Amino acid sequence: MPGKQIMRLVLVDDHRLFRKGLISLIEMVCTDCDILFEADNGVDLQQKLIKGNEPDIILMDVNMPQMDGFATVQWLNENYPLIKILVVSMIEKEESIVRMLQLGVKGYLSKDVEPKELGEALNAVMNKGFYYTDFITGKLVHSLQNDNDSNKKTSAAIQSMNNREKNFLQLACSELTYSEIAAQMFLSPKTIDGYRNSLFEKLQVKSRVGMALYAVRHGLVQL
Amino acid sequence: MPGKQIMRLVLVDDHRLFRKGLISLIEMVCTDCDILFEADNGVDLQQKLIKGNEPDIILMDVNMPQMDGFATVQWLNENYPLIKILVVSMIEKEESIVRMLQLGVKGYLSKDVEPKELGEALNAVMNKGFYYTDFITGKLVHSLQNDNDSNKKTSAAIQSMNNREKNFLQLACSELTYSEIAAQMFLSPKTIDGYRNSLFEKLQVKSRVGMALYAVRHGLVQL
DNA sequence: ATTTGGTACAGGGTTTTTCCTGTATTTGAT
DNA sequence: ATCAAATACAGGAAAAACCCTGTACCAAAT
Repeated sequence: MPGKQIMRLVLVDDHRLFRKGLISLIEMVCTDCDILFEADNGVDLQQKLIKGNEPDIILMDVNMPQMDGFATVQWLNENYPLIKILVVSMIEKEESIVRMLQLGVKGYLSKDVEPKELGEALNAVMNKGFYYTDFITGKLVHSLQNDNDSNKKTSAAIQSMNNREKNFLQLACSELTYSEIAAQMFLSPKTIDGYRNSLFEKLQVKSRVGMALYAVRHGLVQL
Repeated sequence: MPGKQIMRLVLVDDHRLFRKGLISLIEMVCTDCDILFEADNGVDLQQKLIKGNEPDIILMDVNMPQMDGFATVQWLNENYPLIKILVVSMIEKEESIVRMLQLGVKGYLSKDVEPKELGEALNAVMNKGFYYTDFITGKLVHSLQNDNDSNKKTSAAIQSMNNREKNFLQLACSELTYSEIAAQMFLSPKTIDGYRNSLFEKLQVKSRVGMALYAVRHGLVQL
């Protein structure tokens, strides 16, 4: 009757030790939770999910091999829109948080919260449908006021690069001089000058170091 | 009287949830373990360690704010050389593993091992004094055959940097000019010239871009 | 007392980067 | 056919980065 119904959970995280630890914590903190299964990543989850036996909540990591948290949440939205997703990640980058919230996750916990808060979050998601801490709403508000563009600019910038510019960017993340890069690309140094100027403009940087760091930060070059 | 003596443990990891989970796993897998306390990072550990009441084993993460695993292990070697250290990290880079082994840690576990292995590792470290998996020895052997110098050079280079140089390196990973960096460090631009030259030599790079990339690759600056 | 090593700094020169303006060619759209 | 854009390129110059040599100071070692 009034009693809480049983909460059916699934965990998706590539670190076994963390997953097992989390399970053990959940069992301590949440008496009426049933853990259906665990998955290593999104692909693993896809295979283990069974129609008709869905969990209420999925606890999801962000960084995972094969299929990461973003891709997995998107897939869940399309295929299992009723499952509530609670992100548990050590990534606290505003960009990740905002992106996840845009995808409609019901909560976002940092891996360094108290176990108690985990229980509260689970209950809140189950009963209220969401659990957003001040930290998260803070990030969200900040992102709305402040950047509004920063995020958009980033993806716009990356998309606006053409292939030659991307190629140049890779080569610029090295100890080659622009003349040497020009030689490698069979172009005049003056053309390289043009690429640099256009990238400085697009990426909003002021120096080659800034450009290289931008590329690294946004995964445009492999380290 | 033959019975195992009680194993006294300390955990150092900045993720509370992971730490708590780990504790709960340890309690399941290891019946005669006593967890003395937990610490968020090296600095926290320094404050909580008490002479005369040292743990047998410290479970240590690598990536931590304020004072990371490497610095903490070094400090422990100097101040508590008898404490055995078991690294539990999700970093599987050969460089990190080798560096930690050079520092004399007694074992290195990936965060995605089975909880059972954690128990075995604890017992091995306690009784045999070490626990090295095939994965770890594999990495070690590979590093010995393969690079032989590259790794040594890297750690030698990183250790040979003094604080001012490290500080300068951080600032060089930005769009500041050397003059601006000099101003921020209250030094003459000519002194900065000297730092640059000495770092170019130590890190074996030829340009500021190369230096910045080196710093990023080796985690000397946070992105 | 002298040498050695580390640190801060200067003069002065070369190379590379950065920036501005301007031209020729091509291509797709109107 | 013409206009606009994107692309490859140049001249020229200022700023920054790079490099070498040399001095001055201090502290620790001999």
